[in-house]
Amino acid sequence: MPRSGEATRQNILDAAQNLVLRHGLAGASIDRIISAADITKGAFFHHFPNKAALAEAVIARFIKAEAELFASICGQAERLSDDSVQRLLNIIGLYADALDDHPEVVNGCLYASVAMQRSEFPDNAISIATGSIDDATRMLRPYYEAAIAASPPRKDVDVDDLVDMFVTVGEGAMIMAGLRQDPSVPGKQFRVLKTQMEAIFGR
Amino acid sequence: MPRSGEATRQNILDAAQNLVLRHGLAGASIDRIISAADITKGAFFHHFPNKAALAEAVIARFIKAEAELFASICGQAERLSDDSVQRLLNIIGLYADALDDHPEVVNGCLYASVAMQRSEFPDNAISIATGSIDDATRMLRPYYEAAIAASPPRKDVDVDDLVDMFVTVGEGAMIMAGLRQDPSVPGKQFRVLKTQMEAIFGR
DNA sequence: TAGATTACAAACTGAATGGTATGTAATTGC
DNA sequence: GCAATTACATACCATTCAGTTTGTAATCTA
Repeated sequence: MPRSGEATRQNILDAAQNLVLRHGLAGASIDRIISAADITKGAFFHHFPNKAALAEAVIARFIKAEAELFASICGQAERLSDDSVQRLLNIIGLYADALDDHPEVVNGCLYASVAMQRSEFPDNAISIATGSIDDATRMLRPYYEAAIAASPPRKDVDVDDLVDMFVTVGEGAMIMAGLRQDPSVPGKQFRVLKTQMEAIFGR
Repeated sequence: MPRSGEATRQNILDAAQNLVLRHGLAGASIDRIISAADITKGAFFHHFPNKAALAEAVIARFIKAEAELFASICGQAERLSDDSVQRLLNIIGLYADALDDHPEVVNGCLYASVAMQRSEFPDNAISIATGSIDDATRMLRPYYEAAIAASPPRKDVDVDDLVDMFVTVGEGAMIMAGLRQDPSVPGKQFRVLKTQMEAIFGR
């Protein structure tokens, strides 16, 4: 094999992701991307056949990283406690901690980019993003079910909707962080969610 | 005065808002907008000096409508109950009801558009949007303070963060609705928030 | 009814867009 | 060390972009 182009490819993906988050997909023109990545158009089209393929690659890389963070946090929470309720609360708390002082959250989240510019993204990028949200909720659901089974809340609440609230808070907090240009928002909002869940479970 | 152009103006704003929500601001080209509004480029530039002015007008009209809905719901809640906690819960519940079966929520929210494509929007559009978020939280805060004063929660929680959760859930639920293409999400998520707040206040 | 003003319509312009065609230098197995 | 492959670079093309120019029909004032 000749010299690897992997570094260039990641460089392109980094530049593209930043520009998509700041300008939207249509606003992240190929000319802007190659300028930010400091490469030529030939290099770009060597790595990606077209802009749609780039969009798909950006989304795919992002959701893979998110899924890994998520799995890592769930694993940590399982090691931290045997109590189902405490486990769930720890997942929320650990996620809050993970979001703290990550200034890039003010640029938003690619899930939200896809949702807010649906018609600009290729169909497979949309499927990847929606599939990833479904994966996340499927991963979380058992923790919620176990906690509810161990400590049934006074008011009954739909489990699916309660699970969705996790992602809802994540996405909403990113929007708030972006509007206020305040990277501390997501961590704080997840801590509010934790407090609310403690109240739900009577702790 | 010659014939009014107000209908044309609103027509342009409607088309622009739909296209911005679906494609992003950069993806909502003037050609697409005038095609959707079925007018000519001359008509467009008669009403707006440039694209930035259009963006500002779209945002301004949107936040005005949102503020009116919000004020109306707060007024309703004040008439429905004298109990501070119940009043706050009613605001959340009424907002959930207002979001039910509004299929357009799957297209997202202009606040999120601004946050997610910050660099594409003109500065004054950004100020208008962020100012409007601040207005909303300032409007909500007294209801939260009164409820907390009347029924102090066991776990103490930062009032500002708790107030923010209202907007957070709204924005996050729109993202979820958009990803799933399910207009029922925002109503459901606000009802979960209501349940969580009931738990916080021990109801 | 004359003249001014408003509300558009249509054709156009230069710059930016996504994408292509073609050329070249570096790395590899043989 | 030589052919094949990979990883780019440069110049270019057709289309779309935001915005301009010019013209005209409708409406109001006087």
